[in-house]
Amino acid sequence: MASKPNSETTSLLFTVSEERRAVLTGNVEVVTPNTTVVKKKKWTKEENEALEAGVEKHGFGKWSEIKKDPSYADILSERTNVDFKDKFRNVHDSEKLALQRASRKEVKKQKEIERRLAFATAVAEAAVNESLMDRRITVRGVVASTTHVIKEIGSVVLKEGEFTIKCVLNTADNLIRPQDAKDVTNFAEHSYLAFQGVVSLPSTRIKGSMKNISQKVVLQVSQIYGIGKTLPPAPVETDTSARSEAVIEKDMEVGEPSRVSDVPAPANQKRVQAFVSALAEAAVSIEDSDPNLFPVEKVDESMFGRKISVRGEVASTIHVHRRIGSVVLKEGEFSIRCVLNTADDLIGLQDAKDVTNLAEHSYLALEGVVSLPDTRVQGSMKDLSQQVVILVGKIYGIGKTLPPAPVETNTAARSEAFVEKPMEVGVPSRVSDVLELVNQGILRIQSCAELVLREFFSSRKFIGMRTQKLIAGSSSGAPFCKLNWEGYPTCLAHSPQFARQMAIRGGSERVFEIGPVFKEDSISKQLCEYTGVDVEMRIDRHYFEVVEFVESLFVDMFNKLHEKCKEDFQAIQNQHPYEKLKYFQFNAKVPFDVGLQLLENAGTKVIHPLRGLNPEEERKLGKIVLEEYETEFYILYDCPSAGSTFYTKQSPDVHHSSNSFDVFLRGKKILSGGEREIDPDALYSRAADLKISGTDLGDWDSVCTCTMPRHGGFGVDLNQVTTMLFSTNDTDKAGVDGKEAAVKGIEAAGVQSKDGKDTSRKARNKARVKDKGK
DNA sequence: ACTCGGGCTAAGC
DNA sequence: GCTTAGCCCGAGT
Repeated sequence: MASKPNSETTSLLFTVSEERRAVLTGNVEVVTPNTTVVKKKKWTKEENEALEAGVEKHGFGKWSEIKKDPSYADILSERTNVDFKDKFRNVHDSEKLALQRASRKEVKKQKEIERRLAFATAVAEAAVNESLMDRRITVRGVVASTTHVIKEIGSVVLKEGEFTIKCVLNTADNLIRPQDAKDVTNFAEHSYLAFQGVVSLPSTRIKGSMKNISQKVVLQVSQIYGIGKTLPPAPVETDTSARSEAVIEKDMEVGEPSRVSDVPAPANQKRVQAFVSALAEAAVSIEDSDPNLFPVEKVDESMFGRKISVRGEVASTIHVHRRIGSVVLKEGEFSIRCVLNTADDLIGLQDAKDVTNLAEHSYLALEGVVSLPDTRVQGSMKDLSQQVVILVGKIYGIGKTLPPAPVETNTAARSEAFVEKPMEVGVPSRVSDVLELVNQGILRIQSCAELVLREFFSSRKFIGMRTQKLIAGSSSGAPFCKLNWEGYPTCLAHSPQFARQMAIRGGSERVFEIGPVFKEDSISKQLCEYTGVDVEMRIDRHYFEVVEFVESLFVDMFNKLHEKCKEDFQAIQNQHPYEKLKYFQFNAKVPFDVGLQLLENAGTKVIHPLRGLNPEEERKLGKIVLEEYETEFYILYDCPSAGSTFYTKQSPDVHHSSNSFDVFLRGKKILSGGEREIDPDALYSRAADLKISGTDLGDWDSVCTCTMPRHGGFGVDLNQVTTMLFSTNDTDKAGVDGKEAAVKGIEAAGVQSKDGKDTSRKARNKARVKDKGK
């Protein structure tokens, strides 16, 4: 176990108390008190009356006299005089006690807020608390609200993440010019600004809500900076492509919008949306002819006494013993216990015995009466549906019962410790695989992840879209590789960022895609396919918007997955023990140079600090952060220029830095993203610096010839992320089957370019190795 | 011996 | 899940 840091550890990164950390990481240690359990006895009416009479007779506070008084001694013998006093207090001072409780609660809440504040404020530029009193600092954030300049004073509340600070525009004391102050308070909400000023105490002169949690201090503003610029006017009239078919007398082309002028048309956006909602509504409800057939999931107490049928596979049986036995039927993740009661002649003895002798995984339908569980039925009552059981009357087999399994399913269920073989994470294909709870769990978690992401995107006004990956023709903007399909030249595209960028250009503020992505496997150097989540989004003021979005996206996904797929995680845990992911709910963002500092403090000299961290250093940093802060999820931002792609916008604020970020999970980089360069001059000059030319520029030529709004994005391998939630080491196993299939498919198609040269990555790598040899 | 103020938690809602 | 009330504790009167 990692050594616990001292409470109230102060560092570059966070200030967080032991208690708070425990809450954040869900790592609360349960201390079992070494005392016997005290049973509480309610005061009876007699006892109460005796106490009241005693107080009447002997006076308030004379508890021991009351205790001794023979007229009450019998009734009150179970209670001590301290009990008398407590009871009396409870009866007569209940209002006062309630008030006390309320105020204590308030204090607790306040303390919690203070802890949160302390925790958050130490992070980079968000650090604004009393310890900074009278210091000149700069903060930045989104304008949450403004009070206009009245009587020479006004204010702007800046919001960064969930934290806010009131920034005072004091024109009376000449801290800021009246016109500037007025201009600022006229800024639209959501503008991104930076203020420089002196931290001070709030003054009563500032009206408005003081409820913000950072209101213990305000910033007396003396400098104002705007961040980011607004979108230039569109180069193409968008009305033309928005015209209806009737007007243009031409069939509407249904395909991916690719021309800039295509994209803004509402028709295109509608189509994309329709596609996504069709995907979401693809769940089909299955009707069955038997009106009494119910999904196991739906059987509950409300159906008590009703005769119904359920069906499912046999999960476990209890043999008929003392004329009673049971079968647990499992349908999906739900199960119900079906009681075989031969004692009361509900079912024949022989039938009951036969059923309990069926192989597990046999598929059955059972008809019976919904009833409450009886203590006569032994065995675990922990199954989900154990509020009710079914008293079986009739038994139907469905299909053939399963022949004896060719592989013991228990083998597949065994943990690594037993089978001495690493867990394979992929699509279960053998029967024994799919029957396995762990594999079903993985499927469900991955499916749930996709759903949760779609919901999250949707709630943040993202448009889901699909881009083409397999494209006819000899060239696409950024081909991953070229292949030959039945003699026709074809391209397999990388994750086509271009299409998403064009959607952005068209006015979709934010787009995402969840779908197959092709890339070169870093280890085998072969083509692999994975489930990618790709995002491009408008940046209004600062690329930090993307960083914050990524953070909230992941935290939301982690939370929801752990909540919705509890059973699946447990099933995996049971067989492949892993440590639950530790992650913060917010503020897991670390500037790159702070990361360097942490490494250096721990005695690791980063080899090429200007090129970023190598995998070894990344792992070390992950370890440090985990040990010191107990989070395995964090984001490094303001990453070095040299490590970023040529199309990443370079940081205007930080020397040698780019507006990019890396997301780490369990010490491994799982995602890179950043703001895209939209200034053609900057792009070409940087490409030239990096010796990137011609086709390697891909679609960036096109991106740069139309005026793009500021935007940024990222892409991530979803399988990898979900897999890492329940694995601790190698995650490259995720999607193994997909990779194999893709590689085989490409080989079958014959990887050839127009001039007959093998242009596959594999071949190019071979060539590269050869060149090196020379 | 008792009060005051408050913490902990079983029990009840 | 949240509140109440029974039980307990330490410091002070």
